[in-house]
Amino acid sequence: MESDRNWEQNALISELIQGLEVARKLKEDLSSASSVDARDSHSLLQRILSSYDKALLFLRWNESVSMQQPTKTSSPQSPLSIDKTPLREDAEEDHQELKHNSKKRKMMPKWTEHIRVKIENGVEGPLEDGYSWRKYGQKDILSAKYPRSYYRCTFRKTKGCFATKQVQRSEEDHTIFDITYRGSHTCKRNDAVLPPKSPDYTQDGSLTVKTDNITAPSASFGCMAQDNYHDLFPSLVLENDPFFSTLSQTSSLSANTPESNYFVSPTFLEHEFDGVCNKPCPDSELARLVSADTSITSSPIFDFNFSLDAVGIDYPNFPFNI
DNA sequence: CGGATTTGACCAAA
DNA sequence: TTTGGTCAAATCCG
Repeated sequence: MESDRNWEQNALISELIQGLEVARKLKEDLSSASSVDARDSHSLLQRILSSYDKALLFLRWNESVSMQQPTKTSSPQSPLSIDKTPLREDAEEDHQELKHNSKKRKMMPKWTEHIRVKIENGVEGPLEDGYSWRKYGQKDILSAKYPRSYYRCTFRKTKGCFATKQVQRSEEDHTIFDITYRGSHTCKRNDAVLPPKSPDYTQDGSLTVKTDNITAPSASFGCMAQDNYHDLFPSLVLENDPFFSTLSQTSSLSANTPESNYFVSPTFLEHEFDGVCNKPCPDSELARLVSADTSITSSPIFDFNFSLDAVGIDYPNFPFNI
């Protein structure tokens, strides 16, 4: 599970890099002769803050792991560890991982986005995050008015990608969906081929998924369809490094999708590393860290579109050597 | 016919 | 025991 470990480090570095890149962009904007939109500047600042908050979270997570895990031979506690919840379906394929660690799922990283879906003609627009998901369950939640839908990566079986997400309509605002992502995609980005699923939302708040109707992605936590991202958002691609390309793709989404029939309002993002922050990183501390993110403006910026998954992908030319 | 969704059942954590 | 998460058979759909 060396790759899991690398994921944390890469995620940390990638967040710092993203912060750096955005800071540079902000600097360029500020130093340019042209007038700078105050909203743009604010958005860039928020992205910088977000990146560093995430980086801090990773650092704190690593601290907690090192305290809980003195020996490397004990259970791998990476936030990206493969779900070891007993799975009948995958019992054969996951022979190396299914060692009945019931707490494994709690180690999966979890973060929440609030996606606002614009309603047109009484029908809610598609909610597409650029990844390929397969619905595997729906559940009525006791305290919630609308059912919660469960999705997993389409490539779970073929590529062993264990990323999942939960989608639930907000009670306060029907146009907002709480999407909780859990785990990271281990499949290669170009494994996901668009057109991916475009969930539509039925009147009762449950979800159905169609395979047509390609639209701009709203978020990037999942199996990214890289080619389409290039097609839709070709700007800001840095060099040929896939790592930086990923960063630039995600950071350019909002600027290139003003006409999108829906928009994303990342009203907040929660980072939750279940079970690993109990002692060294209490919830209150987490809340404090996240608070910067929660102040994200109404600006439809893809602030959180940087894919944590991206760093889980092998980057043979990764410029940093930890 | 193969892949995706639906949905009741099952399981485990709280 | 309750409840959320997942399984898997049935069903749908292109």
